[in-house]
Amino acid sequence: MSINDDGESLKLKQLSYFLSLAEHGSISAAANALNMAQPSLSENIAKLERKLDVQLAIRGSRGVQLTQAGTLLADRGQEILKSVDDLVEALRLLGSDPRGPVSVGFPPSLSILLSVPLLESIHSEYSDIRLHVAEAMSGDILDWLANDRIDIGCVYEISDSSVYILEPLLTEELFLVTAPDNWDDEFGPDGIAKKPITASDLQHLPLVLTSQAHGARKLQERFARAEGFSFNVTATIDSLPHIVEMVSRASAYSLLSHGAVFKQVASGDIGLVRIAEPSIRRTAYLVRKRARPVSHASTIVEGMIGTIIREMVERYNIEAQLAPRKDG
Amino acid sequence: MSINDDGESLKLKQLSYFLSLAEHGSISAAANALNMAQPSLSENIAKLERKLDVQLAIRGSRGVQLTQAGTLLADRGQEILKSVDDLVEALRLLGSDPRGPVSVGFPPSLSILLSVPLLESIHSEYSDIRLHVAEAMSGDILDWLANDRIDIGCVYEISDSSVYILEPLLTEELFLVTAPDNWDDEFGPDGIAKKPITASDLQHLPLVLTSQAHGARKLQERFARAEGFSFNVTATIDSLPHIVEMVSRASAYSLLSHGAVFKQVASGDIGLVRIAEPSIRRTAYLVRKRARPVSHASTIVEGMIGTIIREMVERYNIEAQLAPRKDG
DNA sequence: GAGTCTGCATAGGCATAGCCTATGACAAGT
DNA sequence: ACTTGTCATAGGCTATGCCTATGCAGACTC
Repeated sequence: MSINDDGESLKLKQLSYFLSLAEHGSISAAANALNMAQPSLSENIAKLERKLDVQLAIRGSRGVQLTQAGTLLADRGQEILKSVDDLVEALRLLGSDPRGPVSVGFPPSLSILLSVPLLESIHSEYSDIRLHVAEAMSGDILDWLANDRIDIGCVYEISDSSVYILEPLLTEELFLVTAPDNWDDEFGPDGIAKKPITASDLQHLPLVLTSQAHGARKLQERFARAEGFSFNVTATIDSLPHIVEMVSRASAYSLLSHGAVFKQVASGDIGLVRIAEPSIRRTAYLVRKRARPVSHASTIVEGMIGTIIREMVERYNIEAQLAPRKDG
Repeated sequence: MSINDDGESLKLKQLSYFLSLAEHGSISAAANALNMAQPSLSENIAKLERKLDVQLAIRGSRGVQLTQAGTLLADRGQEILKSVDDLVEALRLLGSDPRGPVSVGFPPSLSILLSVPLLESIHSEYSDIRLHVAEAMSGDILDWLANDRIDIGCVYEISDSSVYILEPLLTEELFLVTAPDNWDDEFGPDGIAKKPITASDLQHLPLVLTSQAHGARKLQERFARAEGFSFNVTATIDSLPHIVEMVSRASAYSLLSHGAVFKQVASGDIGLVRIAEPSIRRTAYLVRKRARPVSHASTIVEGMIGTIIREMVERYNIEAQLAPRKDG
């Protein structure tokens, strides 16, 4: 480090001091306008000159006269200070009221649960946020994240955590879903059959599932393989409502989370049968791309998603373990 | 003063800290790159966020992710820091080597004494200063100053000191100048006649003077009025060389300072006769316009003018009182 | 799932930057 | 010569800014 390494760098404070000096033409007057003592300003200007290694003002007994360097500093410094002010203003605005577009991608089973309440809550509480909700399979959602088509995604499978930032949302259990008439058991007020079944009981039931493209189906197949059998898949439909309709018409059974059919369970159109020893569980993660800047509005939406999930789980007694709440 | 008036303003230091954070993606890495402790940087970033009232980065366990506000700050901040650096660079350059144009205006009697040595000295010692010397009457020099045609002027009469900044240069005495043959007295080695004359002795001598437009002539007339007579002006010429030539041809006398004719005095072509009781004195001032910024080169030239005057006065034993030297 | 690693936050201590009051020097105007 | 306005210097006090040490939480490993 050099011996004469006086001050580290130019300070905006001193710059504004100097602008005041340039405006008032005398150190005393400027100090007065700045509500500070004259010697302090005097010292600051001197320090500035030492730092820049230039004489900025010629001291006289009737005030000071700016040098060429001084006028340059005053002119350019004013621009700089203005652009700093503008920047600060812009930042405060960004931070103050959340606004602007936010796009979220849900897989179908979460979309059923969240989309409408989320849209409604955001619209009523943050009318300046323009929220767009899209529904797709986990894989597509990750693609959308990668291509910056959405800000926030929900997925079930964890992927590369060096590109994405994950936050666990909730862990769901997959139930055998059936039309109540189509099952030889009583259903409690929570819509769940009294007697759970075991994995092996699944193996001969006619099931309607999604295609292999869906993460849910992959999970289900993994489960079956681990248990040493394969499902009796009578139909493959990549549409949750259609699956639900088939189930409620007693045309087949399926494997779904409580959240995916919570309305039908609540209305008694569909019953849940717990699969025990082992159960099929999956965890939903909230995902965002690491490289993508996070808008304030987007943060609000994330928080709202958590809130909505808690509300829905509580209101409908949905079987799921919530992830620990992030405070904010 | 408000309660939550936390920090006074944004600091460039903190801005550069944040840029490093944006670049490195983690507080630890950035602190390392900045050669500072991690907690210090952590604290600084937090302070910045408090000051701006915006979250700039979302802390994770694997570094930080910038928010929208953070990226904005990083982008615009970089521009600002660059423009500050450019400004500092420009200022250092302005201060380092004096260069560029400087215009000086002298009245004839000082121009005779100073112009050539000044031009030569500046050219040899500061080759990057482009010095222009102009010669005119005091009144015109003040006009030139007012119109920014010259940076520095020399005048004899003081004028409005709220517009101009004055610095006394030297006080000269006006002598009766004559061809040595045309005067009944011995002249010493300094070119001055042994016997002084009194003011009243002037009154019948045929004089060649400048017109009333010149400050010198006004001074002379004031002197005569104060002494209760008027000059016998046989010719009016607004050209110092022509006056000198007439005097040296013994066609007339004149009233000039030693400096105006120092060469002719040194060569013995002209002699000086001191006017005593009272003497005629005038002070030359160095003048610059208060509102006009002073270039470094201009400061150098001012200093050089003082140096040259001292040199000339000493070398030629010119009769004049020097103003106190300004150190520099 | 326990242990380790990595990264951020908090706490307390020390040096110094920054501002103040008091005072001195100097030029300009009375 | 005296007063007034200006800038500079000196000494003291407070708050800032950085440091080390330590705590805490998520993420990777076996």
